[in-house]
Amino acid sequence: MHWADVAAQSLSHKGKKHVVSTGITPSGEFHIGHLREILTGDMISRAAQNAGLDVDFVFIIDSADPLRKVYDFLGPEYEQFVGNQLGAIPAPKKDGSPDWGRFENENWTYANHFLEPFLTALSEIGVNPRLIDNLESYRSGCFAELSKIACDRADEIRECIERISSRELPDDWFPWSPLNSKKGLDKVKVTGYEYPLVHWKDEYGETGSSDITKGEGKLPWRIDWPAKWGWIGVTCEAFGKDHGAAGGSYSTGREIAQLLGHEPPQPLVYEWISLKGQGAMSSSTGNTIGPIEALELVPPEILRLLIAKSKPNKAIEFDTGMGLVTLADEYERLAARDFENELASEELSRRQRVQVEDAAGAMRMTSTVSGQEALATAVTFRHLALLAQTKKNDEDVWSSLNSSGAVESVTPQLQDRLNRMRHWIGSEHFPEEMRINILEQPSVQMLQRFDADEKKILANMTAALEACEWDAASIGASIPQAARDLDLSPRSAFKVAYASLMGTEKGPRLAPILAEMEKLEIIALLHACIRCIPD
RNA sequence: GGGCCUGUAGCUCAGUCAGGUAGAGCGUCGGACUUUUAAUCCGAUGGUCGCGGGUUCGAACCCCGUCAGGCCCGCCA
Repeated sequence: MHWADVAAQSLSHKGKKHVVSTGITPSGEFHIGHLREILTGDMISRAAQNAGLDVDFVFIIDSADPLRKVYDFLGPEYEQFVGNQLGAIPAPKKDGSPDWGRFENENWTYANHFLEPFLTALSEIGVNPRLIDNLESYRSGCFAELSKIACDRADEIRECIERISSRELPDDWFPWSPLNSKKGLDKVKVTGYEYPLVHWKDEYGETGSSDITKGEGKLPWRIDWPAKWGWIGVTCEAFGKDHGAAGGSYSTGREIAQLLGHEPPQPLVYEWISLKGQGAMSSSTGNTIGPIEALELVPPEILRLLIAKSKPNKAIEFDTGMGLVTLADEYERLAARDFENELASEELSRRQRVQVEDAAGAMRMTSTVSGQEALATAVTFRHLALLAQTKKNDEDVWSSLNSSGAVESVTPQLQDRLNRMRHWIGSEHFPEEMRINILEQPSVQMLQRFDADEKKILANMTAALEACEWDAASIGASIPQAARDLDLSPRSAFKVAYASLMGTEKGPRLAPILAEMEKLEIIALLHACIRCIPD
């Protein structure tokens, strides 16, 4: 069974109505690591729906969290906002300075700024959660009741956190962080509590009172989280391994939830996504690939497959080079399979059956529209990469696919894929290995290996190409003919051609590539090859 | 110091919860096809299940220990 179906099955034992929750702090640019959070939730929801459950899938935007520090992409003006809530400060402009204009006129906040492109990407990926703005929720009183319980039972909560996380809380710790005189959450001492007011004194010597029912502050993270479960009614949540460790925030959260009067949700801990060869993704080091950037390279189904095919507890290495080709081609292969038919076979061993089921389950999760079949385009990424590089305009790509019988008509899906492919080829991520490279100088190393027959073929081929019309068909005919004239296999002619023109053992279809090149340059290269072959 | 996760074929991983003949995909190799060769089809190859003990008729799976990598116990998806 696919991991999402396993989670759904376990939920089904607990009831029919469920709220699957996800949450992210919009502190900087979103990256594909965040995509795992939201897609894991999305896939559990989808599986639960398939299992006949009534599911509400929510995405909590942690806009009540404070700005931790002035990140590299922020200007020095942000110093004044450190400790202030992300949903209550202006967004950075391109140069890193605060955009006061939009903040004052449209209430365009820091949180909005980073959230918006992510939401655009999500809708393209087919994820449509109900959005809950955390700061808004505090302000409108959603947390009021649970905040009261937390403050009333401050000692029990303190005991719980100290015991489970084995860390000592300061004497003046209180389960409510009030906003100070500058609307910041840092370095505020709680001096008293009389519901609904929490009295405080800040680092500037100012004093005041924070109404816990009106969002004049927030619950600290370890309480904020279980409180959310409570008022939203969360029954299932996937979260990163950082929260999942023993003594981590889920450990304390599940007990605090009970203190607050409700059951904790069913947890699912997932591993992180790293960028191949560069370690974990991190907004602050700039070591990121955004969901938008990823979508420029591959279609949403393939991004979904990346998450769907790995069990949550497996770390994923995202590779924007060859790994992407492999992933995309894997998608095509899977999409072309007939799982039902395979499963109908009696000969499958138990293990084989499980593997087929998992693959089928993963594919169910890849469609951007729940319930829709995954579509195979019948064109592999490899092949498309080749065509995109050799054919300058799209029409030529389609006619090539048409004549080879691979594709009957151009679907929007195919056009879309070609657009992304062209983008990828133009980007730094496109693997050199896939790039078509016609040599400028002969590869002496390759040519030295030629035997007598191959030398003859080279001479023959050079003459044939020199004489032929410079179009794909004629070139394609001339190359194997150069070997046939000598009673040698066409295969050897291509071997000679690849060695001479590309310096490789084998390669992509040569004729269309050569047709796109200047005839004179190719002929010159071949002559140069002949000259540098030792006798 | 305490805890969590991971370790299975060259690579990516299933299989561990409910012990019963080591499984996929990719790669590699071979063959077929030949106006193609990063294509397609067919076939083959491949593992002391990190290591050492224990329990058992039987262990990749359960128990104990150990090694290696990653992570958590401030903040982070």
